[in-house]
Amino acid sequence: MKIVNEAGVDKNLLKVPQPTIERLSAYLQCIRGLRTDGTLTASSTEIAQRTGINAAQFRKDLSYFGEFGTPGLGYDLADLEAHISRIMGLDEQHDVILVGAGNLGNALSQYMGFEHRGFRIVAAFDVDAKKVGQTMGSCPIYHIDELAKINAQLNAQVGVVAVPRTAAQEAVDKLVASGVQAILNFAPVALLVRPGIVVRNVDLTSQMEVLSYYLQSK
Amino acid sequence: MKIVNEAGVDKNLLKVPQPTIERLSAYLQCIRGLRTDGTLTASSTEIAQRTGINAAQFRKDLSYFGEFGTPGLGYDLADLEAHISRIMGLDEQHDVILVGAGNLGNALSQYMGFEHRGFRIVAAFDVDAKKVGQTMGSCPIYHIDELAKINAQLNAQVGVVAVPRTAAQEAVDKLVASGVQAILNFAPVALLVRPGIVVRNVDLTSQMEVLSYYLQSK
DNA sequence: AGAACATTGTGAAAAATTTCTCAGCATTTC
DNA sequence: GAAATGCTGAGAAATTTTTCACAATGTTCT
Repeated sequence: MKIVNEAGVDKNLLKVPQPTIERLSAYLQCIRGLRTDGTLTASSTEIAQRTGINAAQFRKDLSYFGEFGTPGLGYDLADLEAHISRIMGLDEQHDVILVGAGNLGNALSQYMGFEHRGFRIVAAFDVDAKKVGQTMGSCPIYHIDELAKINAQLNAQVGVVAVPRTAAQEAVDKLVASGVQAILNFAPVALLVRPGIVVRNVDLTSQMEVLSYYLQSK
Repeated sequence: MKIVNEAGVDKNLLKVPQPTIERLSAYLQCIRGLRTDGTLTASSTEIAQRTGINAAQFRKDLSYFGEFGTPGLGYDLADLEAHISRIMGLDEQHDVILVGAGNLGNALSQYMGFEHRGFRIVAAFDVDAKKVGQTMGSCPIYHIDELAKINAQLNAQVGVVAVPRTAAQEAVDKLVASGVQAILNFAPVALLVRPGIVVRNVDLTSQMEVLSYYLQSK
């Protein structure tokens, strides 16, 4: 029988705070590191120290999804990694489309080169006729106008936008039109997408500006 | 006379929420866009719509720093841009040290190439003897062991870490030792720094994992 | 087997952040 | 010049997120 709270709502459907999701990824990183060092178990306090996050926060974050620890002992790291991976959908392979085969696109394709933890770039797109037909890392570069046609075959759900600011919205529109559901955007613009499409911005300029603020306020 | 609140605290020293600082950067981006289009003034509602942020939030964010609008009219964009830039310390030039002259480092130096909005990469460092002595964009590549010596001259306060995970902590330690106060970290690790040093993480893996979660939870 | 111990999971309290609301004030209109 | 309008700034309310505190529980030691 399913566990329900007083309101009769399935506990697993309780809204999970966005910050929790982001921390989950940090925990994962920490757990992987510990396991690489040969550690088998850890307490919430140990993980908290290493991630700089409060131990109660860690336990609360996990509590949105179930019970994964053993009182008196802590958490089995192999087990916990598997669970968090599952929660985050990392047990499935994600095919990624990259738009923009410039410097940044190239660095990204290198970085995520060969199936980096469940993500694999399956195709790159650009407007530059000189790049079309070539390959970047192991994946072919197509003209952006072919995006719809090619993703009808590939069915990738994730897109990465690494084009200049002025081309970003158009790139996103084409990605969404081709069926992409989630987008990582490196261009420094606020993108407009229809509800249901997930966008995350990785804006270098913005990051530097925030650094600048804290630098100054000392 | 200075404005003080009930507690007798200088109003300008009231703690500003971190999310506010991050949004300030988004407003700036929006304002720049509007000004490029020739727009002279805008209301909080207009800026809110374009950034996807609540209008009251926008006004509240600004209120931590002063009064910049005109009732009935809105905000003078040139004026507002100048004020926010000032608040974020963008009226001063920041010299940046880049550690890691690989793919990513290269893309970054290209991106921030020629004094990108107040930031200028003044030197790059790497361990690879083949790279040392060459230049990346317009800046020289030195061996990482020379960091302390060279930054004693340059006095850069901002560092960018674009090295593999395993080398990141060491790179950070050297940056901090050389006097760097703020660090933008691209390596997927939690870095340890002494209090007072500002670190921001731009973790591609983490971003992708968060996307994956939202992709799955639909 | 029982006592001592370590650590989880969670309800409740506290803190932080966002959103609402509206008085007050420039600007424009009549 | 008075009235209407549009929009700001900020106190108050609502919401979200974090932190606290402790009962419950598995483990280890004697």
